[in-house]
Amino acid sequence: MAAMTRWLDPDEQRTWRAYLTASRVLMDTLDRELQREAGMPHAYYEILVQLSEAPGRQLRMSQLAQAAGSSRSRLSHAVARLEAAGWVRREDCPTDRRGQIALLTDEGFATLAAAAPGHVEGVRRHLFDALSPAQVDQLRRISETLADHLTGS
Amino acid sequence: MAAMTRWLDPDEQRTWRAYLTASRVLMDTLDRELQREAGMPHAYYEILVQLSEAPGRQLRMSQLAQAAGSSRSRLSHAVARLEAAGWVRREDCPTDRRGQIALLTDEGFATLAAAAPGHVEGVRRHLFDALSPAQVDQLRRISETLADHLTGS
DNA sequence: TCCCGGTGGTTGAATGTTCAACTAAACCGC
DNA sequence: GCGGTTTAGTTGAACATTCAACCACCGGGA
Repeated sequence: MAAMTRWLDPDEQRTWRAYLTASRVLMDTLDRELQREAGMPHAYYEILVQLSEAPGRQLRMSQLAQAAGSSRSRLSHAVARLEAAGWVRREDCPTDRRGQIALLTDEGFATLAAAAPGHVEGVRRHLFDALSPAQVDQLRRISETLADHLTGS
Repeated sequence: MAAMTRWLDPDEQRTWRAYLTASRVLMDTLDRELQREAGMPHAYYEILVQLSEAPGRQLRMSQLAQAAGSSRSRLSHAVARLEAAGWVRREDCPTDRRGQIALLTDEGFATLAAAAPGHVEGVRRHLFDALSPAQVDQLRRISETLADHLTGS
């Protein structure tokens, strides 16, 4: 049996459209800035950030995929590129012969350190500067609720 | 001279991370659902939606790109695919010989009509069901503020 | 020990997206 | 109506992502 579709009311429509537009433009803008200033897309930047914050600047591929919000396949391809750029190195995992460890090279760290100020400035200018402190708080709660809801189900 | 970087404080960090995660997971989820159920990515769905709401179910390529939040190049490629699928047709613009008009075919409209209930249900389940009415309102204001800020600058 | 389901990771092909270069036509000033 | 500039749209190549298939290894049980 086909249940009735719960359509969006005008307010929800408007919210959904506004959200779509805003998030798309925001990410496009940051992505373009990062590509121009650091020569890498935002997804690659995320990978370097996660590695830089991990103990020993290294992570198992699976954990890195998890942390960076990447599929395993996507990460494999991405790390291959990052390795070719000299920013990441792969090593065999000593405790699990299936495993691979990705580790951030000094060069990768330097590249990240050079890119970070510009990127943070972009996030501030395009996101935080536009919102009141109360809205920032609301956005945090909404995002955390949403993330829980999505990963929980 | 190099200005001091205005780094993110811990609250902002947390907000930014939560936002990144939530929006990525949300869009990934909806994209996968749409791909599975309708055989097209969300960006293509958006194009069909915009055409379906335009008078005469048709739009100039540039306006369509604007409405769907696509670059002109991206739209060209996308419409080529949609045309091959039989969902969109191209026609010459009578008033501007450079122009092309994209128009939604009956088949495209039928495909959209078939995909819409499932997609809307997904948006509701993954987004609106998780938020209180107050949060939905907050999200709308935040998104509209943000969109204004980004397109205004 | 042998098998077998599950996990870790890679690969290639198909698909999307971006970027820069390009054609053609409209617009504008003279 | 000529010449330069802008606008509309397409194209191909490089790059990124997805999907399904795959191999290798782990762990647990008969």
